[in-house]
Formats: sequence, structure tokens, C-alpha cells
Amino acid sequence: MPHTTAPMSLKSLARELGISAATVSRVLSGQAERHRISIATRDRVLGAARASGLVVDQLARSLRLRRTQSIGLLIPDISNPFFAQLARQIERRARHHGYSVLIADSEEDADVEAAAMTLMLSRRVDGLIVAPVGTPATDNPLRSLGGRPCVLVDRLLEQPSLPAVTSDHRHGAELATQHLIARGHRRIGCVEGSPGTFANDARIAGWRAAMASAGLAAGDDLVAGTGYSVDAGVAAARTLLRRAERPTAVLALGNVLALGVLQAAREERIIVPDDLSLVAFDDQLWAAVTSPALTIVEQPIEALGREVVDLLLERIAAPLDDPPARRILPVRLIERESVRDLGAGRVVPAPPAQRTPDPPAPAHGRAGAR
Amino acid sequence: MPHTTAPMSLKSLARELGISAATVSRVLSGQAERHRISIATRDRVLGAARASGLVVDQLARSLRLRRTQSIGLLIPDISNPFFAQLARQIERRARHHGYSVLIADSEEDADVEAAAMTLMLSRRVDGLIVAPVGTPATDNPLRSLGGRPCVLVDRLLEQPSLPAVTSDHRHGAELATQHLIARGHRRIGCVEGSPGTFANDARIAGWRAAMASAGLAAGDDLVAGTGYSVDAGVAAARTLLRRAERPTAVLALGNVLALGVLQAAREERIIVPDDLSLVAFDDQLWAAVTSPALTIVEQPIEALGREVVDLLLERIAAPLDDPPARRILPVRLIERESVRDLGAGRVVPAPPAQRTPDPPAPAHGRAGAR
DNA sequence: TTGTAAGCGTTATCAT
DNA sequence: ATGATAACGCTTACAA
Repeated sequence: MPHTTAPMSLKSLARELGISAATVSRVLSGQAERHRISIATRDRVLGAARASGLVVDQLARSLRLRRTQSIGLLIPDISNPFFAQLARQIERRARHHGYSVLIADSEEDADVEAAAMTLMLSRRVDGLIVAPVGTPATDNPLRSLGGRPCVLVDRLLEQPSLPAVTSDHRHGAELATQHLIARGHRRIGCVEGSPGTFANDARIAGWRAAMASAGLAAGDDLVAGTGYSVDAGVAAARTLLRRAERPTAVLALGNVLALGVLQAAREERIIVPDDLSLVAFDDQLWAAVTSPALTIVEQPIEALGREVVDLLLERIAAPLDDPPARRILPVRLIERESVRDLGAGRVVPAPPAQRTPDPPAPAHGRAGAR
Repeated sequence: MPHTTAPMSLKSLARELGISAATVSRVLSGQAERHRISIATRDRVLGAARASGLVVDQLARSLRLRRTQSIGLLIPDISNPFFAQLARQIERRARHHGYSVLIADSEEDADVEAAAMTLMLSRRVDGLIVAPVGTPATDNPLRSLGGRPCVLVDRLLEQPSLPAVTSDHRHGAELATQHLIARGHRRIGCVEGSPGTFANDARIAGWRAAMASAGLAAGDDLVAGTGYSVDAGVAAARTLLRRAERPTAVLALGNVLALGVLQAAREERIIVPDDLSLVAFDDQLWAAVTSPALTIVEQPIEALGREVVDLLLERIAAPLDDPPARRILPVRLIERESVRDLGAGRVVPAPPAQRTPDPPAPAHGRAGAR
């Protein structure tokens, strides 16, 4: 009958039991042994605590311990499915390590990001995980972290050189481009997200590299895009598709951009993959049921989440040794139906991509690569 | 040159300035006027605070003020796009009211949910927003809230009668069903999510009501489903599609279930919408580019987020007056291409649904209904 | 084996 | 117009 009305506290419980708060504290924090608390006392405390439904106040505890057992998570757009999945993995991993997550959505705005960081620090999070907006802020945020560790994820920054975990965006783009080249494509365009952003630029670099080593042109006329939204994707695709020499294939550097490309193709009465091949980034549940099902470069989201959290907790535990570790996780290409084989001269042997059959198996091979 | 190395604090700043902590506190919390702090002192404090990059410790502040200016958010699966969007709206609204959000993913597990709630309460969140798992927990969670307000969202519970904000699931299902009936469908099935869950059951009820008032059978043989996952959706759809009398139309009571239906239809070589019509719930960016584009019952996610937060903050501000308010927000039907008009006798006049044209306009009419 | 007391960084109350 | 002091609820030397 836990019919508590009074705001229980360790101290009040101690008073009720006629013992000191210190003893109760010791028992409740599992230090009974270490302090040779008598079994009798221990059980009395434990019993009473359970009966009264006492939970120790983490606020006071944190203040005293100078550690909140919580981390801050800063995401540019949590409604983007990629970040949503990432957030899930991060929260889950943190929870398993006994950490709570304070979350904020920076709305892709550097000032919001800076403000959110300050707020989180003032709430004394033990560390920070940030998928940075990557754009210069009015106020310098990622600098004065008050000494608390911070790990970047997905996008990494050069200026404040911080540890980071990302997937191999560059290699992903190479994989995708090589795949297209191997199927006879020569003019391959890119619908990009936010230029200047790490993941975006790394992907562009990968595409350029693959194009170059196949002796193909990779000029700026083959790139368009202004942001990670369907509308931006539509506009960029439209631009590309209306070029005098229309590309036969397009890389959409983000899953929602792929939606935009599909949309634009529809408008222009261009059939994918017959008239235009498409490879997108970041697998999603729906990517297997668009028409056509999308060939995709998949990021190891679970591993990403696991690694950032682990990396952050390591740095929270151990003082800051300086080599800002940078973990880059491998990606893989999932072939589905959005790429047409042009048959023409294969320049490069088909890359060793895992094949994911389609109608039979839906797309959630969460392989947790490496 | 904010070259702070020492862990600044209000108190240390006071010492440096040779004044009392109380005064600094008063200035920093905007109480200078109220306490008639001299302009000189005020400016000195403000200047020094800015120069040293001081941010007051919210932990200590919260402890003293008995209020953390933070709320807890409990979501069953934040990687589900519906909840991701909802979380975004909630976080954003909370932030605008000056509240931080502590988030946890209950993984659709009542025990995880209970544990997370306890943890949040121990962290002294000022209130809680919960999309409850809705399944009995080992430990009774939603009861001993330590007097702190809690508002449910999306799913509401009967037993602990708490204030809630949901969209009109029941009416949505009626709308969808009437839409199908008006297009000549007679056998209309349901692929459900988690039976026993509020949103799910309300939708089933709506479907039954619409079927009944059209004099159509709505037996259990027309319902299948065990959870909100693609796989569960595939299995349920398969069951329905293999019935002796196969339904001509199906309601997918959740967007990821629609993915499952599409998948299953592919396997069975059933063409949507020619052989099978489909109406799904919860609009998503991709719903316009599946093949076919999905006719959908859309929930007003932004309004949902806004209302829960506002409702919660009201209850945080004002002591608990008992009528557990229950706000039910209207939904709307977005017609796209996944419903076939059977032409046969129209039983009911076409419901007054907004039409969203497709190729021309992508699907983000965020109308913020009502 | 247990208690006392100081302190974590604020703010409210009461003085002055 | 400002300062001392106590208290928020906990943990941890240091004692006993």
C-alpha cells in the first residue's frame, strides 16, 4: 500500500527509522558492504525504502557528486528518419550504460544549436553528442565546452577538432558511382543536400574521385541542391533533368532527396529506371516499396549510435587525452531496382555489394556491420 | 578573450567582484529592479558575467527552486516516423516555453516504460508527456507520479484517468471506410497494429461503425495484425489476402503497416489499386511516391505536439484541478491513388475530404488544422 | 557499525 | 541598495 502523500526523501526516511541519513545513503547506494552496515539495518532500510516507494533525488545527488549521469544530444532535424533512427540507437545505448539523454533539435540553425549547447552545459550534462549544423554560428559554440567532452556524429568539423564518429560517406559515394559506371552510365549527376556540410561534401568528393578514375567528367553542371528537403530535392532534380545533356543517372545524397528526385521525374514524365537511374543514401523502410524500389547506400546506424556513445563515455571516464579519435564506419550498397543496366562497355568490374533480394525480403537487414 | 579555465560560478564571480553572491544572483536572474540594485553594480555584474562566460548552474538552481524547467518525454519507438515528428514538435514547443526535454524510448515495453518514468521523476522533471505502451506493466507506473502532472499523447488510457491529447482516430477510420464504401467496396479489411492499444482500437471501432451503418459485415475475419512493424504488416496482409473471400480494400492502421501491405501484395502478385484498394494512416513524405501513391488519413502532428505541451504546462503552472481534460484533434483524408473506384452503387455520398493533387504538389500540407 | 558535519551552487528571507 | 544565513537533498571524510 504505497500510499505516500508526503514528498519522501532519504533524509525523512532516516528520521522515521531513527537512524542517520548517512547510513540510509550508504545502503541505498550499495555501499552497505564497504561500510560494514549490519544486515539488520540494511534490510530495514531496504524494506522501508521499497515500502515507501522512495527514489533518491538525482538532482541533489548530481549536485553533490558533480556528475549528472546524463548526456546531451543535439540533432539538426529529428524528424528526418536517419536522425530519428540514430537518436533511437543513441538513447538506447546511453540508457544501457545508465545515462539519460537530454535532447534538442537545432532545426539546422547554428544559433539554435549554440543556445541549446549552452543550456545543456548549464544543466551539467556529463558530455555532449552533436550532429553539428556545420555552419558558422553567430556565437562560437563548440569551443567553450566548459571542459566537458563532446563527440560529433555523422558530420564532422575541422575547425574545432573534436572526436567524431561517421560512416564512410566518401566511400559510399564511390561505391554508388562505380556501380553506375559498371552498368554503362557516363553522365552521372548529384542531387546534394547542404553544400559545405561534411557528409555532403565527402560524398561529392567520392563521386568526383570515382568519376575521375573512370575518366569521366564531374563538373559543377552535374551537381545541384540546396538542402535536405523534398522540395529542395525536386528543384535540384528538375535543374539536372533539364540540362541540355541530361544525366542518365543521379546520386541522391540523402533519402529525402531521393523522394524529390522521384517526384521531379514524375513531373517530367521521366521513368525511373528506364530513362533515369537513381542511387540514394540512407536506407529506409519505405525504400523497398517506392516505384521503383531504391538502390541505396546504407549507413550502419546501429553501429554509429553504439560507437558515439561508447566513445563519449570513454572520454567522460578518462581525462582528456588529446588525440581526437575519429571512427569511420563502413557502408554498403543495397541493390534494388532503380538502376538500369545500359549494357555498354563495363569499365570497372561490378563492386562487391551485398545483394538484397526484394519482394521476398523487406528491407531491414540491420546487419550491424563491424 | 573568454579564456576561462576555472569552473566559474556565481559565487566565485561574487568573490572576485567583492560583493555578495546574493546580489549577483539577483542581477543574473533579472531581479535587479525588484531589489533596487544600483545601476553601477548591475552593469558591473553583467559585464563580468559576460566576460567570464558564466552560465548559472541549473542543477543547483533547480534544487533550490524545486523546479527543473524540464519535462520528460516517453515514446514507444522514436524511429517510427510518426513519433519522430511528434517528438520534434514537442521538443520545439517545449523549448519555446523555456523547457528542456528529457527523452526516453520505451521500446514498446511496459517495464522499460515504468523504469524510465521512475528515472525521470527522480531527475525531478516538472511534468511528463507519455505515449503509453498501453500494456499492463509488471510494476504500476502511471500511478505514483509523485504528484507531478502527466499528459498522455496519441494513445490514451482508461485505468489511470489522465489528461490526454489524441487525434480523432475513430473518425479517421470512419472517413476512410466511408470513402471506400462510396467507391463501391463491400469487403473491407483491416491490418491493425497492436490490438488493445488505444489508437488501434479506436480505429477498429470507427471502421466497424462505418461498416455497420452501411449494412456491411465487419467480422473478425476481416481483421488481422499483431504489431506496428513491416513484418507484422506483411503477415497480416497475407492472411487477409488469402481468405476465401478476399477483401477488395484494406485499411492499414499505421504507415509502416501500409508498407507491409504493399510488400505482401507484391508477393501475391496483387496489383494496388487495381486488385486491392488501400487506405493508410499517418501521412509521410514518402507516401506520395510509393507505387501507387497512398491515400491516407493524416493526423495533425504539429497541433498534437503543441496541444500536449500546452496542456502539460498549464497543469504545471496551475495546481491539479481534477477534470482530466481530453483534447481530440480532427484528422483529414488525403486522396491519392491507392483506391480504385469500383463504380458500383454508391451507398454514401462521397465524404468531404480535401483533395491533394499529386505529381504537382508534394505531400507536406502542414495545415495545422484547428 | 554508525553518526556528525561540511559542502555541492543556488536563491529566499531577514537584516541592515 | 546590499549582505548573512539557511535551506534545497544528497554524499563523504572524519570521528566515535
